Amino acid sequence: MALPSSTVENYLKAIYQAQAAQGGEHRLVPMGRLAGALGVVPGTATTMVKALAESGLVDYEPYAGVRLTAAGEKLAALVLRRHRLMELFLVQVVGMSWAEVHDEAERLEHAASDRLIERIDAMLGRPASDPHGDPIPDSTGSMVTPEYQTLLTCPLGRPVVLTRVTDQDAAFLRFLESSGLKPGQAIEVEARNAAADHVVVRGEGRRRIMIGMRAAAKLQVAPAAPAT
Amino acid sequence: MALPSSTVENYLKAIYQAQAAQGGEHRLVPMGRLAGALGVVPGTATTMVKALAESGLVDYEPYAGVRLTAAGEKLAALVLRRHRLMELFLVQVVGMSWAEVHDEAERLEHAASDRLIERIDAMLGRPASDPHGDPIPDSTGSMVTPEYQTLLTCPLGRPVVLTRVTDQDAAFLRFLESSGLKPGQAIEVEARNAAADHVVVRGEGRRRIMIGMRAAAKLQVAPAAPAT
DNA sequence: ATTGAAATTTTGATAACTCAAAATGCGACT
DNA sequence: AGTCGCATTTTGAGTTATCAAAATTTCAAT
Repeated sequence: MALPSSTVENYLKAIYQAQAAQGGEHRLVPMGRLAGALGVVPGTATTMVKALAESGLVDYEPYAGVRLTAAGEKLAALVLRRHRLMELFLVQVVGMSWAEVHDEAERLEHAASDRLIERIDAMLGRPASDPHGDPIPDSTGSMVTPEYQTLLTCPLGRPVVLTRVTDQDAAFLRFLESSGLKPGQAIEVEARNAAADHVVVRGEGRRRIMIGMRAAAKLQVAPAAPAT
Repeated sequence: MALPSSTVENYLKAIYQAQAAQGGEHRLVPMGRLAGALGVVPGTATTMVKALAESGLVDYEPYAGVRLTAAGEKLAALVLRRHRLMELFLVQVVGMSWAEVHDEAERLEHAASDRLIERIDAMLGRPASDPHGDPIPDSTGSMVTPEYQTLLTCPLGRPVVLTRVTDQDAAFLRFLESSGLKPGQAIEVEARNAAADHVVVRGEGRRRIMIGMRAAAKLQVAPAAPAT
């Protein structure tokens, strides 16, 4: 239990993210969803989750689902920290592309020592978020998760800044990159058309970009910071 | 067999290094030695080696030992490549100390993709050797291993350059670092005293350092390059 | 040759993780 | 309330890698 295996780390991370995706911090994650996220059959997830419950990392309610305990949540946050710092490091220092770092970090997060992670954190200036805009937990596992609006909910015709992209799919990220839609970019939602299922965005250099509503929901924005 | 597990990689690497340590490229590595290097009991090594032989990565002669096949040797060299590039990267880019990178690289070498390794290689300018002076195989797995003299065999009173340290022990490396004995350092062997079991070295700034003969054998040197 | 010590191999178990498929429980809908 | 369908759990088995300890082989020394 001192050193959780990378399998355990992956289960905790998946539960954490499923809980976050469900909104409710205390809502149970159903086994099917967890198994799907991890790419295993449901029976496997059941078995592992029972073992995690034994270790006190999760609460398990048969036929209902799982939820992280405080201990499990801390561990999960530290895995997320390693993952996100690693991603940012790969982009900023190694010069890898935004789209390809996810899988790489997925493996490195289990191999990097606390010492290395600390070095990276210091080197990057204790960053608050990774290249996707996901917040980076500190070394105690605590993290502030700002609430943003999405391209679907933000005001029209008002300058905003793209802050977070909640999808790690490489093809999607490559599309965003080629459209100049990366976190930090100043943009503006020009129009929404529910019937056509699209959103029209003014991007870099007032370039017009059309995005489906499902994709638009994955782009989070904050009101543009007032000019200095 | 497409993707060797990290256990397989470690066995291949250990066999490679044991073969190298024995000098003879075609000499068999006894099971006991291999098991010792990997920190497993001999029976475990026997079992694994038989599996490796099945995969065509090693030649196994019962009661005699193992030896890498051409395929195994290539794979081992690529593991070594990942390890050594990672070490150099951690020292030069991340700023970790010479003494602490070995264990870190030991884990990262199994997680880093070819893509990442290639990026690192390019970033470092296709280096020929790692921080310990160990040669780095190229991406095809081939490597030139220069033959050096050691502090025990090089001429006395002649300026030489420390080129390679054939020991990864952190405490030893920390001692060398504190003595200014890192690869690249210009030094000179002042005297050897077999009775006292020591070698006297002139180091940085003509500072005098005494080293036991066992340790001295691990420090390799080349004749000092003539001044430009 | 024989024997004895040391290395090696074999045997039987175990732990962690997984799947396939059978069994079971749960809730929704008539 | 009954039952149907789906999610979940259980069961049985397989894989990979490991150990402890018994059995075997080898080789050198008598």
